[in-house]
Amino acid sequence: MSGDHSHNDSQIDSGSRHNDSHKHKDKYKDKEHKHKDHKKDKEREKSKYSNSEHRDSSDKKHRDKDKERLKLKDGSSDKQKDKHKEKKKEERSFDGKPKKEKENGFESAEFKPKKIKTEEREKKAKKREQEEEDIKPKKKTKVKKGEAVTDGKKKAKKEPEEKWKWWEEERYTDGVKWKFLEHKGPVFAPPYEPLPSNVKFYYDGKHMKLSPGAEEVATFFAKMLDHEYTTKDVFRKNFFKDWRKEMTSEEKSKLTDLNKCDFSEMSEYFKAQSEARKAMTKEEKLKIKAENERILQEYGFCVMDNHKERIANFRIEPPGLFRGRGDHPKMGMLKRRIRPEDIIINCSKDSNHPKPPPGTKWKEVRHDNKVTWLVSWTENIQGSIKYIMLNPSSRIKGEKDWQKYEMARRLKKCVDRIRAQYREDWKSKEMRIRQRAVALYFIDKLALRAGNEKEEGETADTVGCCSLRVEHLTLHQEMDGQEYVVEFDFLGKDSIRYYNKVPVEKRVFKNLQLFMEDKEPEDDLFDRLNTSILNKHLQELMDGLTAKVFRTYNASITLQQQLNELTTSEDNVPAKILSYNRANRAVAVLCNHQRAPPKTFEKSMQNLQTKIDAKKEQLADAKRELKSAKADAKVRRDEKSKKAVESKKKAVQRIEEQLMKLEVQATDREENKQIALGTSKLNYLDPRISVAWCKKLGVPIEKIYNKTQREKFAWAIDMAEKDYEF
DNA sequence: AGTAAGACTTGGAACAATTTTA
DNA sequence: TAAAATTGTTCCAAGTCTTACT
Repeated sequence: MSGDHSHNDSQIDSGSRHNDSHKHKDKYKDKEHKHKDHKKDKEREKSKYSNSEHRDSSDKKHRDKDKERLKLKDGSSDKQKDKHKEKKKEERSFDGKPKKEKENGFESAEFKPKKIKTEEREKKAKKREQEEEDIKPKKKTKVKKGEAVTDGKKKAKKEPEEKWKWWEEERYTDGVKWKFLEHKGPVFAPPYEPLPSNVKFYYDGKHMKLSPGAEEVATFFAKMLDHEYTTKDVFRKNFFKDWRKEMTSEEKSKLTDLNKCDFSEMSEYFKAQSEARKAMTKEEKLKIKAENERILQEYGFCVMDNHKERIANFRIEPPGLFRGRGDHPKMGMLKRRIRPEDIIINCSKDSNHPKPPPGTKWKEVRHDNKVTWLVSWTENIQGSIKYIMLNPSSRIKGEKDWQKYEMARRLKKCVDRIRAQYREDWKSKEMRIRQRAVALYFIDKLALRAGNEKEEGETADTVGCCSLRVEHLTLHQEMDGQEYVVEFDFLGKDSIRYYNKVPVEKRVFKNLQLFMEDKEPEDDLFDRLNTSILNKHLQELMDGLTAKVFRTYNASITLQQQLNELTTSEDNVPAKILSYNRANRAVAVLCNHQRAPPKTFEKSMQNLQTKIDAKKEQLADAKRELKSAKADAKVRRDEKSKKAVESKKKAVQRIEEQLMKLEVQATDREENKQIALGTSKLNYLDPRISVAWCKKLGVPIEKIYNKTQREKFAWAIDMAEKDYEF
């Protein structure tokens, strides 16, 4: 501590530090789980009411509603105004009325949708809706082959030819998420089909016929037999406990030891089934595909306000055994079957309400337009709520996503100030402020997650920044020629290991020593801090700021910097893409997005190398040929041999290019072995950076984003120009 | 202030579809 | 043209953060 001049560390008010450091342990509570009832596997018929019919009536209605929506932006009747002050400011800058964006000067041009006349817009929408009823899109010919097959039915609604540009429209400014919502409810998991009688279960070597309820749960286990986790103690214990609950009393008294259960015939049966599925004829496969398409058309879309939108997960999760990730205390527990009676439907009052399957009832139908979900139910493992929501391509998700990046860009404008502030706070005489400042430094520098407290025993033991424990870091005064190195080693989200050795500022180092003084390994590092305190502080530094904004900001700014550094316009397209992937990778490394190396990794690298070698040889051949052609041309001096030289030259060039491409591919793949790019691409990188980069360097957007991604980022693709700057 | 519920984003793996290779 | 490799999609768990409550 000698080097810390400004304050004497011992003066720090550390209060009852030691006492609360076990707070995360103190509140163990066993959550009551709702009782389960999986025995009622009822046959269900899908209710089939005419699509076009209910649309007609509703269309008019929600067109009117949309007008209301537009009016809302003036928002004078907002009763929640005071409470949501901050939000309102944010959203106002959003909706093209930037005038009162006084305070931080954070208003951003990109956030303002271009204004278009409302009547005009309505007309357009109307036209589109009509078209969509009866004609196929003509221009969009690039359509997927798969769908053409299913065109038989007249009902199938076609995509509007012109995609709706929601980003050019006004947004809701209060908590309202929609004015009109209509959908058909969820698709339930298919009912349990009992095993054929020749597939037997044995207990202690003896055949035993199980009751349907017990049999179903047994099949869940049988299907997982190849997985390592069925050998884990916790898994087996949890499974057996829950399985017994499904048994008849007779079964319960007989089946007392899981080790004596023989599921192998079941397991074989399911393997055979999946083989059979693979071996199906083309026709059979097509039939299944068509049926899936039909279900998608019927249940996969909803009407929200004026528009038909894709639903993300319209199927209810089927029953099965909970696996969880990492060392989860609940692994193996039975995830119960969800029935209509468990389901809460959310839709607008004046819509056609979804009908429960015949003979059943919904738990509840509500009309809450302050939320975005269509369907919810309570899951029995953690007692948490699951939702059916819209696809990322939908307006409601897209707006939120856009907003997220705008928030990150606002942080960009004041991050220097905030950094200066927390560095200053490292010297504070208050312990809680120092802790807050060091934690924030980690969140900023290392892109750590906030780290909410978790209930012990309910989940795997993982941590984020605020929940770090003393045992998760080791301090090295000096290491590998660097001073003040902190070695992190902990399990983060999804039990992914975070391991990193980071040189830090001396003052941070000293602070960490102080925080760790007199603590046990399992004590909290930041005993005077939690996410709610931290976020409250961030809120004061910038309107709307929370811990996760730093991840978004640092990810996006890193991508932009890396792209600037790595790419030249002279490069060819494959080289540019390699650079893009490298920039993307830098972000993934920052965010610690790891994956298990693909099982086929080694082999696929080998294959590539073989290809490269072959290509090299081919190149050598081509060069030889070129040489001899040249010699030949020198002697003969006629047109024909000159031409031959030219074509050989071309060949060499072509092969060189191919070789280059292969080598680039190999590099890319090798570097990507343990890195997962998907998450950062989808959730952290402002898509407008990528779009602008593509436009600037003449890289087709398809090389960077696949179809789904282009749908999700349609707003960015449409609005970002080549000079966009994050 | 602390806690629980609720809503929504983020995450890697499993699975399915498509493309490439032998 | 099957099967291997690769890419795209779905699945559903696990986070973050806000809100309601006491």
